[in-house]
Order: sequence, then structure tokens, then C-alpha cells
Amino acid sequence: MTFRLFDTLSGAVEVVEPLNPGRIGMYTCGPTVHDQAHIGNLRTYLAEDLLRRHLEARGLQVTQIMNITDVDDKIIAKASAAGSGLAEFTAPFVEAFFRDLERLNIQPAHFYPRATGYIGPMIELVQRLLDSGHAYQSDGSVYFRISSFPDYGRLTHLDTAGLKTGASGRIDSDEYEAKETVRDFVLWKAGRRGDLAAWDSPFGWGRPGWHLECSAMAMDQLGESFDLHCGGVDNKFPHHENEIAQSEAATGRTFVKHWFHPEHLLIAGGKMAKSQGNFVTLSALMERGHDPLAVRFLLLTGAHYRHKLQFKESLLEEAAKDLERLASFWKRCAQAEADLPTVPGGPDPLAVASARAAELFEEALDDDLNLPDAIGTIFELLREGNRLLDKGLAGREGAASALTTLRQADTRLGVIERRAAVEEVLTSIEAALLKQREQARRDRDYAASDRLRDELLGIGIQVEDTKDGTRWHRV
RNA sequence: GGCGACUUAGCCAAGUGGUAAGGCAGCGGUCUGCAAAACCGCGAUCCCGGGUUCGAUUCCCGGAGUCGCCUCCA
Repeated sequence: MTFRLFDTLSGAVEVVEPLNPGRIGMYTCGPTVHDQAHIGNLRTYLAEDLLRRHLEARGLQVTQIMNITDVDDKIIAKASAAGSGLAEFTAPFVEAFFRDLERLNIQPAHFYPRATGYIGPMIELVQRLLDSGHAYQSDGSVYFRISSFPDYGRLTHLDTAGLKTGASGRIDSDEYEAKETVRDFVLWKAGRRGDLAAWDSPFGWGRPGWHLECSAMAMDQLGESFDLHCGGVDNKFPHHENEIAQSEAATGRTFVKHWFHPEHLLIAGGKMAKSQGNFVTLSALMERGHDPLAVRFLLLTGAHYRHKLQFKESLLEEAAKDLERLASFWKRCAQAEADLPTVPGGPDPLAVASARAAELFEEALDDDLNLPDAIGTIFELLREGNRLLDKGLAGREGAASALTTLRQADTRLGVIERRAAVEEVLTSIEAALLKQREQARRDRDYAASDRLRDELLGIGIQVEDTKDGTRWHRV
């Protein structure tokens, strides 16, 4: 079985074969730090995390780069409104971003280059494009000449002639007066010495255009040609199209082999976006008592990454229940592995079911990261495992094998072990109440026992009586 | 105006040319002092109309609805 991934460039599911044997260079478009990330942004980073984890699970050595865009028009506008410097303004958002990644158990990239740290290489790239005639200067700015790059539009399969200029309502019209044609995009924006964000360059004072940074940083870190470039669907055009144009025009080589574009998160039927004011942040959800791991689980398994996902808070509650079931099965298997004997005669049925589930799980992920499909096999194993354990038909080997399958799945899911490992400790008052209840049950004083159970539930402790004694967990 | 995606049980959502995974919710049951947890059982002919086919939810055409992109939004 090989790993196949949908590639935007070819428009088809393709076998992923590394340019360099055993290694993958992966560039992921990161945040523009003018505000906190919302969970729609985070969905993209989660899909990329899943992709990287799966590549690694298949034995590939991945180098992941994620940029931090710490200079752009919005940042400049907001920083100057706040009367602060660029770095001073962006620092808290950068911090918040990394905090979100950690809470969602997203593996950190190997390097997070910042736009402001790459002005030199960006200027060099602009110079190369000027020298080769792919760019021109006008009114102190430098623009990319799209007519010099015939392949323009290949990624999005757009016939640029048919585009309705300004249909998105996002064009700042006076920005276009200095261009040869409206399609051309800016590489270097004219500015003045002393501006909040301005650097000296051979083309005068100014600042880099947005598309430029990704090309410069990606090529610096991963080479002029690399395997994978990732970003939300809305970056396909124009951002990634422009990146291809400026990179390939400068180097004459293929910029990126495969393009990966996770779909949007919708809320109340529309795209979640800061400009719409309909966004939800991770910290807001946590303040309302949601577990960030439930957010991870929902955003990864709630729908295939290439499909839009409708966000509702009730789905988060469902996800939390799923997580609870998975974690308690994990703990049950760990316990059973320690306690149970080997099942006599023949193979352990749970071991057989576990091996099969692992196989199906990998097949589904190999098929364009179909985690929503893959998770189904895990729940089937969970049901079968509980059934066999309930009936005493599974033994040590089966439990161990189920745990192995869960562990293996969790290298991609990234939620079960973390959830299961949440150390649940009782306060002395809670412990005392539990103890009293145990005694009441031994005395068969069920009225007292039930009263104590209600009391414990009231303070968030769910009590369960089993054959092997009383268990509890927080709700 | 151009391009594209989607429409599957109350909700979320996989999937296949031969009558449809999984999760949540609901109902009934086993277990339990009672609960909880766990397990067992119960639910959809896949937006509508036409076509291709022995047979379509799955392919083609048309329609309806929803959503996305169309120059600095993940």
C-alpha cells in the first residue's frame, strides 16, 4: 500500500514519492499575526499536522517550515493605531498562536521563519526577477509581470481572462494605477524612510509584498524545488499562484511538487472569517469549558479535510464524549494487559480484531488521509474489544494488541493517550465523600449512598460501581 | 458574469455500478441494590427529473438548493 494524496496541481490523487529518498520538505503557510487565530485557521494547521504525522508514520523524515507573517498592511494599520512598534504589537499574537498549537497537540514545525527576518533574501529575489525581465519598477514599487509567465493559472486551473476583476470587492483601486495590467502583483511596495515598516533596497525604501516572503523563505529552507506546499484553500488564488510564478520565473525550476489545500470551516452556513465577525477562538471555547483535545478531534475527524465542515458547539460536546470513550477503552486495555492471563487455546480473538483494525485504519489514511473513515474502524474495535472483555473471551495478548493498535492510531489522532493520561486526583474533601459512600454501600445504606453520589456528581465527580469496585471520573 | 465544490437517517459524516461505515441523540433490553459505564437489538432506498445499464445513491444530462474562489482571507 502506498500513500496517496490529492494534489491541487494535478487535480487528482497522486502517489507521494519524495524528491529525495526518505525525506520530505514541507512548507506550510502560517499565520499573519495581527490578531488571535480562530478555529477555522486552526483547522488548516490540524490538517497539516495530520499530513506530517502520517508521512512520519510511514517512515519518512519530514522537514516542516511554517512562516510567521509579522509585517503586512493590517499589522501596520493596527500597530500604528495602537501607537506601538511592529514587534511590540505582534509579539502577543505570536505567543497566543504557539499556545494554541500546543493545546491542540500540533507538532511544532522545525523552523518558523519571520518575514521581518527575511528582508535580505526577499530583496535578492526581487532583483533576480528585475534582472530577468519578469518584474518592473513603477512609482517606487516593483511589480511582477504576469504576461512574462505563460504558465500562470496552472494551479487553480483558472482562465485568467474570464476573471471578473474586483469581484471579491477586495481590491484597493489606487494600488493598481501604477501597474501595466491589473493582474500584475506587487513584489515590493514603495514606502518612506521612517515608516513603521520600511527597509532600504536597491529599488528604494519600502516593504515586501505578501507573496514574496513565502517564496524566499521556502527556497532558503527547503531548496528551489521541494515536495509539499500547504495552505488553506483561499490561498490557492492568488497567493500560491503568485508564489509559483515568482519562484519559477526566478529559478527556471519547478517550485513545488505537490500542493495540499484543506477546506474551510463554516459556521452558521458561512465561512468563518475575522472580516465576517463570526469567528470562534480556541481560548473562547476553553473559557466555556471545552477541552482543546475535543476541538482537535472534531476538526480532524468531523469531516474529510477536503470537505467543508460545519461548526457547531454541540458537535464539540459529542467529540468530548467520543474522546472519553476512547480514553476509557485505552485505560481498560492497559489494565487488562496487566491483570489478565493468556487466553487458553488458539489465537486471542481481540488480537485478531486489533490487527485487522490497524490494517483498515492505515488503508483509510493512505487513501488521501481519510480519517473520518479510519476512525470508524477504531470505534468498531472499541465495541468488539469491550464485548470480548465483558465476556471474558479476551486475554493479555488481545489487550496488548488492542493497545498497540490504539497507540499506532494515536500517532496520527494525537488525542487518546493525552486524554487518558490526564491525571485525575481527588481533593481531600472529594476523597472523604467517596470513602463515606463506600462505607454506606458496605452498610447497605443505599439512601445515604445515593445521596453522596448526587453530591459528588454535583461537584463534578461521576461515580461508577463495578464488580471490581468503585470507579470515578470527572465530568 | 466566470470557475469550482457540496446535497446520504433528528444531527455530524464515510462509502460503493448490485439495495449504505462510524459517531451523537432517541427507543427497548442485559448487567446493577438503584444508577452510571459497557454490551445487545431497533432507524435511511442516498435533493428532484430524465438518460446509459440486466441493475445507479454511485456514471451522463438538466433542474433546485447551499457554499467557496475570482488579486494581499487558513
